Amino acid sequence: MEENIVRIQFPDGQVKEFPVGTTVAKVAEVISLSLRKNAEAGKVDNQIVDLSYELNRNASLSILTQDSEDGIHVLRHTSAHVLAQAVKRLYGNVKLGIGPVIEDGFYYDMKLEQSLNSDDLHAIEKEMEKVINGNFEIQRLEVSYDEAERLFEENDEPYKIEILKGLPKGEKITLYKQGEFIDLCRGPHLPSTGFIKAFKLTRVSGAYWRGDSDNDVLQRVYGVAFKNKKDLEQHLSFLEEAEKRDHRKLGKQLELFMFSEEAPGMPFYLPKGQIVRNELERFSREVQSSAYYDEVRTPFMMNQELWEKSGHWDHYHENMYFSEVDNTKFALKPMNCPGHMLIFKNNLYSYRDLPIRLAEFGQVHRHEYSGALNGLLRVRTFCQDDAHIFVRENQIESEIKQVFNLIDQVYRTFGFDYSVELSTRPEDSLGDDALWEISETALRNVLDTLNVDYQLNEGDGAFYGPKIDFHIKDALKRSHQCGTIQLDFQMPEKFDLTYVNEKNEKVRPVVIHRAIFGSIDRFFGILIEHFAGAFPLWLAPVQAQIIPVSKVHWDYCLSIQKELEKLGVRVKIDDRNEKLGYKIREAQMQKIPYMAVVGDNEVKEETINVREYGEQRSKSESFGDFKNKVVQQINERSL
RNA sequence: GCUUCCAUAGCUCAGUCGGUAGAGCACUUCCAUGGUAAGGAAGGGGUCGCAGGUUCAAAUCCUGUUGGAAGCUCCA
Repeated sequence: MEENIVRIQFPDGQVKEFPVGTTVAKVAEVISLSLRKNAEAGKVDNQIVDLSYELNRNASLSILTQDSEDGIHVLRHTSAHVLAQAVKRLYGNVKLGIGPVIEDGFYYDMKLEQSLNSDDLHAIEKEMEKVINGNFEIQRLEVSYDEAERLFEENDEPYKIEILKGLPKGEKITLYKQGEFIDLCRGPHLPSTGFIKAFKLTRVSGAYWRGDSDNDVLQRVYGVAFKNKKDLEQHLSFLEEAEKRDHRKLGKQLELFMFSEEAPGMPFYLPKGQIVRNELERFSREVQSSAYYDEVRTPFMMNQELWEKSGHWDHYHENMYFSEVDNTKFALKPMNCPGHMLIFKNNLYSYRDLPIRLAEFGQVHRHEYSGALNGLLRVRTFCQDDAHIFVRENQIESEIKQVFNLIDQVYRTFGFDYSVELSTRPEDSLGDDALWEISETALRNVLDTLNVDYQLNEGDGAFYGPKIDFHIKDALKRSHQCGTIQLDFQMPEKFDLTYVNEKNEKVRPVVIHRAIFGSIDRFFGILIEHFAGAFPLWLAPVQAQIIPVSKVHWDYCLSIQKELEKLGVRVKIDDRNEKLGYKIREAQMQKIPYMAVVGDNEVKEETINVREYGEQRSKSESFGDFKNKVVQQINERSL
């Protein structure tokens, strides 16, 4: 009797008994009819299964609806199948690759004879609608390896056969069938295609079979799918917002930077963009100098021998730029470390001198693949706010803590939330076990004493030492890796760095690499998107635009401009012969923080009429008050 | 680097079936002297990314190339 019963535990802790072989769907039905209607799949002992799954042993079970992440996962997976089915219907000779779920959606890789473009996507969407409206039941089939092989040979699906060959022999192969479409798939899937309510194909691109550039190129169609239209709309408007904020577009509109064919991947900063960069550097200098960093500057180009010594030649030369002058080979620096090592070696240091903190706004060149370039976010030359800190072993922890606080201070100034990841010793690491132990412990201790939540990436550290990475979250909740703190035992070794300890012995220091912005260029790009081009006052290229109502007010405008400029405020007067509304519009489109309108009333009363960026209304205030407010906001770097 | 798509005035874009180019904004000049998101008029500006090819004729079709976008790959 016992053997005919399975005990099923539900998420709320309740246990119920069912006959052996009861399907998940049946269980859902027993719980409630509405649950049965909305059920998409089940989760048995943490494994997602179809509704048709038969319960044969005691287990925990939750019924997945579209309201759970897992349920949406299933929905997206089925969407991928529907996509493939639609493509097969529309185009002859389609060979299926794989169709997995990705963030927000899915894709399917397929080999087609013709190449798809965005117009084709609409046609495919239409066909997908037909499949969905057909509400085909999705059947799970279990077949033997041979049967599956025969089937895919009949269907002429070479990629599927290749996948099949990689599967463990002897195990049952699962296929999923909806209408005329059948696919090799682990599943699980929705009960029927009609469950898909909201999807959209987003783009098409090429992708190699199994991600290997030696293999065939397949066409990958991307789509997004959500539980309902509302979520889909929300996602699409998020994309729209992201597009509006695209730093490449805003960079052009606001005249911040440009690119030119003459130097692919290398940004040119226009006057307004350079102001922002300078402000970023100024801020960084202030913060660093109060943390006892010494700023240095090293050559852009150093001879090849140096890079051979540092190990960059071995590990990084494919990304480096070279040049030959006077029969000597030179390389443009891709990193600043070797230069800083040479500076350290220029002196004999006592243990009392450490830590030595060398900071540089170091312009580096790295040859990135042309396809990897992306505005300021991925470039071939950029400026790192780099620093190398030379410490004694027993200083590692306190120094890391100091760097951590520095980074926290900087990110908070921009209003960034951030998350932290700790990466530990990888397999192919170099260096002394004891040193690894000490430094990993140090990093952990810092994170623990500062009470920081962090993600641990076991084995993901650099081969020369463990590291802490900082990921900032921008206004659209997108995450960007920026800051990093890395310990390095290799560089001091390679450059034979030493300091003299209490016993007058030569001892090797440990090097801490650290960057806060990471790449100033990239950070700038992130800031543009984060603020949607409307920089906080201290960063704004033009902080206040003075707008005279007419020519007769120019003198007064000039006098207040002078006064503000004396205080370091960046002020422009729009003295063009245009109407007020026109000038207000221009200033708003340039996202200038303050617009100060000056007319008869203002001249008479020594006031200005101030309108802030993004506001519909303006208010009159005394020029003196405005001046003080602006200066204070700039000095405080308020947001 | 690979795949696909794209490249027309400073910017955003239109240009049908192959018949050597258009709009809006911006710019210049003139009129208007104005109170919070575009006042009016006139004018200048393009070897259609570059190099070949097909054709009586190429922005348009073909090949190559440069740059860009998306994705892949890479990121000691």
